[in-house]
Amino acid sequence: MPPQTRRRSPRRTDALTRERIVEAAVELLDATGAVGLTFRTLTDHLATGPGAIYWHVANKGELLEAATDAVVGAALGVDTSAESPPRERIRAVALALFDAIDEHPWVAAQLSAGSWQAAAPRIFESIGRQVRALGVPRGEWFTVASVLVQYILGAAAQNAANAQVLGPGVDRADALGAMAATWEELDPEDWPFTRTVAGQMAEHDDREQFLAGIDLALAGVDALHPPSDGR
Amino acid sequence: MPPQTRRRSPRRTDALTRERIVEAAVELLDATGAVGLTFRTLTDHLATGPGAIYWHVANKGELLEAATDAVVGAALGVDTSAESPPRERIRAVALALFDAIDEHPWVAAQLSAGSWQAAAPRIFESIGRQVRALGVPRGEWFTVASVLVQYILGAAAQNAANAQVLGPGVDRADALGAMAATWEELDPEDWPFTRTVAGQMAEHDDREQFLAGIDLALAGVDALHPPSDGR
DNA sequence: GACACGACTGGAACGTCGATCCAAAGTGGT
DNA sequence: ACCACTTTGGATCGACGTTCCAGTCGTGTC
Repeated sequence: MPPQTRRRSPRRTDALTRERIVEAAVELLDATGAVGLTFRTLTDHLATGPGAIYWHVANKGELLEAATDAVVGAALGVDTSAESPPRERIRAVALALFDAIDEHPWVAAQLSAGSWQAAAPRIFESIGRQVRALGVPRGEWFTVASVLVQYILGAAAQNAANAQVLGPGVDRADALGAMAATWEELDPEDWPFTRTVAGQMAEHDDREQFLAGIDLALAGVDALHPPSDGR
Repeated sequence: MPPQTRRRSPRRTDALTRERIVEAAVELLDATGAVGLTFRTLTDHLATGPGAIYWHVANKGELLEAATDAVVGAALGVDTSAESPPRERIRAVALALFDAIDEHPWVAAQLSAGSWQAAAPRIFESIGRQVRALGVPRGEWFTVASVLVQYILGAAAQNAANAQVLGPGVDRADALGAMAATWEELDPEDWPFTRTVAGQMAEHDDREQFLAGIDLALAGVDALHPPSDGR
């Protein structure tokens, strides 16, 4: 058999870069969710082969990390309202992260897994500065900032998970109503609390409740560390 | 070619049940992490084939859901200290969940993903009863309970993620010290806060900090909803 | 202007995964 | 002794992440 030179499609003229790959990955993740990003769909989308992608990116984990970092960076970047009181800036940063994760639900699972390492310091710094400005005593800076970041990421992750199990086609109010109806039919003996708050769950607004949690935490900070004692 | 009857290993005498499968799945998940549970390792562990497992379980997602439910149920089941003040019982439930997720880190990723649906009502009910006992006004029951559950699961998930990226062989104090050293060398211009609290991070205790977060949230509840106004 | 060399590309192939299929083996009723 | 139903596990499938490598382009050198 002759050495059979392989037929090849013409080489691309526009260079493939790491940024373009990450950008395409974010697009695919947004469009089809975490399971929608495969090297097959990615090579189709970029009209290339796996080898080209592996030249710029070590593996899929690194690609997901870079995609997560891009989204988190963009969300934290809009925080340019330099002259607001620290409470307002904490709320603003928290809401920006919440909205970013709501818009890119795959980020939540990623932050819970590995890429925490890359994005966490940026979030931590952003929140921490405001914690310091709140007048929290030095010894509590790390604890208070950690608690806030944990709540923000935890609440955003669960909100994203809730939205994702519903699927994109389902109306949120309908699904909430159906779940509330299920809760109302629980045995009052075993589920006295859940049954009672079914109605409140059906009517709640996710963003409002998230902000209520931030306010609750900030009220706790005020109560445990009054602005006078550490300034 | 003759019809070739297939050689088969003798059929098992002890019946395979859904519980035994879930139990084996939890063992494998604990021993080798989330990536360690495959239908190959599971069939080897149970000395069977995939068909036998699929007879009792619809798919891998359902298996993970059942495993998560088993762990969460066991953690909530020990909450039998009926006669403590509500604050103490909230702390006890929160710590039980924190420890369970610390011991079974794969539960965190699972709760952030889909099985939230199955385990959440149990957690919600357990926390919610104590929220009611705290004297929170009716209209705030759902919000306060949600915030607490979101913080508990979020903090536990991030703690588990941190422990998992380290790997089982690495000493926690060493890894924390190394990360702290990295943080101390950050540019003070860009990372004033993170750099300053590097030392605090190196010395912090995960469980203590988690409880500090619970106390912060409970202080916030007291401040925003004093026990007098809703009792 | 030829030539070589390194950067970059993409098609083919590999091993493993979740899942399905189905012949065989057990079980219980008549 | 027979049959219908339940349960099992080996073979197999398509899709995934990843690796391999023949090939192509751009650029510097003489």
